Amino acid sequence: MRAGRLKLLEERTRYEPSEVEGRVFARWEDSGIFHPDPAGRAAENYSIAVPPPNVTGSLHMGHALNGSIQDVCIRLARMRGRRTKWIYGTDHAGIGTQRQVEKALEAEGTSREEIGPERFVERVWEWRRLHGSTITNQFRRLGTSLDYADERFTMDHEYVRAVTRVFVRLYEKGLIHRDNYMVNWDPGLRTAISDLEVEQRTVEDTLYLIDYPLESGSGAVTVATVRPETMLADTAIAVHPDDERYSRLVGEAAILPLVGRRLPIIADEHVDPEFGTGALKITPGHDLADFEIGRAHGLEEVVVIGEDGRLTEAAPEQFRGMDPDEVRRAVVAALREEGLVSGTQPYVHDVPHSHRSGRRIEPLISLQWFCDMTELARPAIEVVRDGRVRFHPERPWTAVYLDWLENIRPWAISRQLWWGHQIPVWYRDDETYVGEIAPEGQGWERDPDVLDTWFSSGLWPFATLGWPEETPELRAFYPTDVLSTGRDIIFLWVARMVMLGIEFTGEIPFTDVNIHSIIQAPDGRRMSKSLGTGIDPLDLIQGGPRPPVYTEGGDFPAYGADALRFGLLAMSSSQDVRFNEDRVKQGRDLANKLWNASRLILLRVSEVEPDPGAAATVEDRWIVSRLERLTARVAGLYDGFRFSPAALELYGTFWSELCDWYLELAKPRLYEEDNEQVSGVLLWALEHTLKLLHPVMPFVTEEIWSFMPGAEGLLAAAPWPEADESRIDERAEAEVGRLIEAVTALRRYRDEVGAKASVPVRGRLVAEEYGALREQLARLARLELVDGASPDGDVLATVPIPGGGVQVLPSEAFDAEEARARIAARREELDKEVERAERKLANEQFVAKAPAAVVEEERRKLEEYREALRRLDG
RNA sequence: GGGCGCGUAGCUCAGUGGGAGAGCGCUCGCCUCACACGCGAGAGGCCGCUGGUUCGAACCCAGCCGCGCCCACCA
Repeated sequence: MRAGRLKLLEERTRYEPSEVEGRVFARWEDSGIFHPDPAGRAAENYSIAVPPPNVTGSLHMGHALNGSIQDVCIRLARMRGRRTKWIYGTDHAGIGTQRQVEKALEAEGTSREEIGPERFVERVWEWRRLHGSTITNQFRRLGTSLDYADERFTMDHEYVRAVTRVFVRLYEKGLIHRDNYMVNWDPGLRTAISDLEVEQRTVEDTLYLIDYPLESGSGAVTVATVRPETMLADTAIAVHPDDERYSRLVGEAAILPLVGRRLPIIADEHVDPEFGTGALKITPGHDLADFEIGRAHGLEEVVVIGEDGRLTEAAPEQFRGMDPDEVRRAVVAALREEGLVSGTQPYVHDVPHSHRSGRRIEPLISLQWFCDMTELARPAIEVVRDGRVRFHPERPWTAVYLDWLENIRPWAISRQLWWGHQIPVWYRDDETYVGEIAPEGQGWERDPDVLDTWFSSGLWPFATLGWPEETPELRAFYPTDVLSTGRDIIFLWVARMVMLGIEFTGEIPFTDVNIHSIIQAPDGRRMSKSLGTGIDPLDLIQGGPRPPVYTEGGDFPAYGADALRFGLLAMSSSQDVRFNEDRVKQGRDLANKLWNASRLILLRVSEVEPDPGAAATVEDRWIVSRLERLTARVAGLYDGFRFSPAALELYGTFWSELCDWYLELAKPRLYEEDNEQVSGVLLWALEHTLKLLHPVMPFVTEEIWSFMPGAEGLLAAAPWPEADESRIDERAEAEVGRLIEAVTALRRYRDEVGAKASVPVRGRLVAEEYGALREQLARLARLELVDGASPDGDVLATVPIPGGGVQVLPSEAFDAEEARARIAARREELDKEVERAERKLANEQFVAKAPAAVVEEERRKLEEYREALRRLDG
C-alpha cells in the first residue's frame, strides 16, 4: 500500500494543489476534527467566532486574509491539544441583502413596494437558499477549519430570540427609548442610519450670502449658507453672545424671505463669529447643529424635506415636490429676484454621505429607537484599560477603541427596512407594549421597523452558542479566545460585542483582538469590484482572470490555497499593504520545495522513527539545533499574532538551512545502504517542519504527512512540537557556520576565476578547525584536496576561510593569471575592514562606554580580518 | 479642527540603539541523479530632509517636506 503511494510521490516532480486540496479537505471534514463535542469549560477549551460574512456574499481578500489568520490560531490550538471550535455562521446583513433582492425584483419588472413586506421577506429567504452556501464553500476552498457542521445564521429562530431578549432587557433597563430626534437619513435607502455608517466626502459647494430683512425695517442681517434651500425651514438667526457687531440685534427679529416667518435673533456660543458674516441661520429641522441649538432655545422645528428627499407640503407651493438640487436653484433664483443674494463664493468642505448608498445624508427629524451607550461603555472601557481584553497590535488600536468609547453617543438602532429583526414593540392607540412575544388582545400593531444589523452582530460570540439558554456549547466555548478583524469595524462591531457581551453574560466575549492589515489593490487604491481593482481569492487559488487593475499578465496561474494563505500572511502586517502577487508566488514555490524536499527524504530513508537523538554528526546536531530555535521563535510569533515574520522565518529556515545546507550535507549518508541514523534525523526534521508549517499551509503539509513511514491519523490533529532547549547546540552551530562561510568563500573564488563548473579545483586546506567536516567542505566547494604534508612552491593563491585558508594549486579548472588579479582585489577589501575596526577600537569613548561584549566582538572581528590577510599573503 | 500612521534596494515590504534585510526583478555561471516553481555566485541603499541626544542613530527627541487613515454638529 505504501509502496504504491510512494510511486505517486516518485513520479510527481511538481506539487499539484488542485489534485490534493479537495481530497485532503474531505479527510479533515469527515474526521470530525472541525466539530468538537461541547464538553469541558471555556477556560480549558479554545474558540474563535468568525466574523460572519454576509449570507449572500462571496469571498473577498479580507475574508481570505482573516480566514488564514484565524485558521492559524485554530490549527495551532488544536495541535496543542485544546478542544477547539471555530464558530461559523453568516449574517443576514440587512441593507446589503435587501438591496440585492430589490435589484433582482427590479430585473423582473417588479418592486418591493409592489409585492409587499411579507412576500418580500419570503423572497429574501428564497434568495438565501440559492446563494447562502456560496461563501461557505469558498471558505472550504481556503482550507479553513471552521465548524461547518454547526452553522448559524443571524435570522435563525434561536438567534432572533436572543436579539429580542436583548432589546427587551435594554428597554426594561431604560437604555432603549423612542424619540423624535435628528438622524442621518439616507434618502436613497429611505432609512435612518447610524453615525458610523456615515462617511465624510469632500465636496465643492457654493457659499451663499443672503440678506434677511430686519423686522424693524432698518436694514438686514446677512447670513452665510451652503444649503439655501433649507432656509424655507429656518426658525431663527443666531449670533455669538460676545459678537459686538450683533449684540444690539439680539432679542430683535428678522423676516424670512420667500416665507415671511418671523425669526428671532438669538445668542448662542456655538456660533463661530469668524465664519461667514458671524450670523447663522437656524434650521432645526434639517441640520444637526441647528437642531441642538433649537432644542436649547425652544425653537420651532419646521420640516420641509421629506423622507424621499423631496420638498413636502410644508414648503411654499412653488417648491413642493422638488429634489434638493432643484429647490436650491429655485430658491436662489427667487432670492436673486428680490435682490437678497449679496454674494457667493466657492466653498470646499466635508459633507456626510451614506456609506451604503453613497447619497448625501439628509439630516431629518424622525421618530426612531435609540440606545443610550454611556452605561454600557463603562465596563467595556474598564476591561481594555486593565488588559483583560488586549488589542494586537496594541498601538494604536487600544487608544482608538478607548477614545471612541469615552466619547460615545447614543446609537440609532431602528432601520426602515423590511429584512431584519423586527423591533419587538407593539402599539395600540396611545399604548406601547415591549415584550418578547406579542401582547394579548385585539388591535395591536407591531412596529414595522427592524434593528440595525450590528445590533444582532453584537451578540455574535454568545448568541451563536445558544444564549440565553445555558447550553453545553455556551459553557464549553464562551468566552471565546480571539477575535480577528479589520480596523474598519472596531466601533461598529468589536466595541459593541464587548459592551453587549459584558452586559448580558457578565463576561468579556474574547481576550485578544487581532487587527489585521487591509489589503489594497496593487496600485494602492481600495480593492473594489466596481473600480476593477478587486482580486478574487478563488482566482488565485484555482487560476482565473486578472482584474482590470493589471494591464498585463494574462490569467493568474492556479497558485493553490496554501500559496494564497502563505502569501497573504507574509504580505500582511500591522499596517495597510498593497496586494503583492509575488508573495503568493513565493508561497507556491515553498509548497513545491516542500514537496520535493519530502520526495528526496521519503523516497530514500529507511523506515525508522523520527529521532533527534539519532544525530550523529556535527551537521545533524546543527540542523536539530536550528530547528529547535525555529520552533521557539515561530511559536512566539504565532502567539504574538505576528504572522508575517512567522511565515517568512519558516520559509527562510526551511529553504536556506534545511534544504540548501543540511540536505546537501546529508545526501552522501542518505544514499548509503546503511542509512538508518541519518534517516532518523531527516524524518525528524521533516516532521518538525511539517508541523510548524501546517497552520499556514495545511494542505501540502497534510498531504506529505500521509507519506511518512508509519503515518497514522491527521497532521491536523498531531501534537504540536514544544521547543526543547536542551537540543540547542552552540558549538555545532558555530562549526557549521564556519563551514558555510568557507564553502561560500571557495565557491565565490571559483566563480570569480571562472572555474569550469564540472572540474574540481585543486587545493590544500591550511586550517585546523574542519576535522570531521573536511570531506564535506571539499565536496560542497568542489575541491580536490591534496595532502598538506609537502608544500610546493606553486601556490596560486590562498582563499581565506574561517580559521585559516585554502591554498589553491594549479589545475585544469581555471586560468592562473586571472586568479592573481582576484586576490589583489580581495586584499584591498580586507584592508578596508581592518582599518574600520581599528578606527572603532581606537576610539576611547567606544572602548570605555560600549558594553564589553560589543567591544569584544569588534576585537574578534579585527583579529579575524588580520588573520585572513596573513593567509592571503602566505 | 483633533488624533494616528507612513516615507528603508528598481517594485512590494520587514527591521526599531551597536557593522543595512526578505521576496520578486537585475547580472554572471549551471538541465550537479529532490525541485529550472530549481542550484551556485554577485551587483544594487546620503534608511524623506534639517537639527539634537548618545561613545554610537534607519531606530530616540524636535522641526520641516511629502503621502495616507480615523474622528469631529463652523454654516
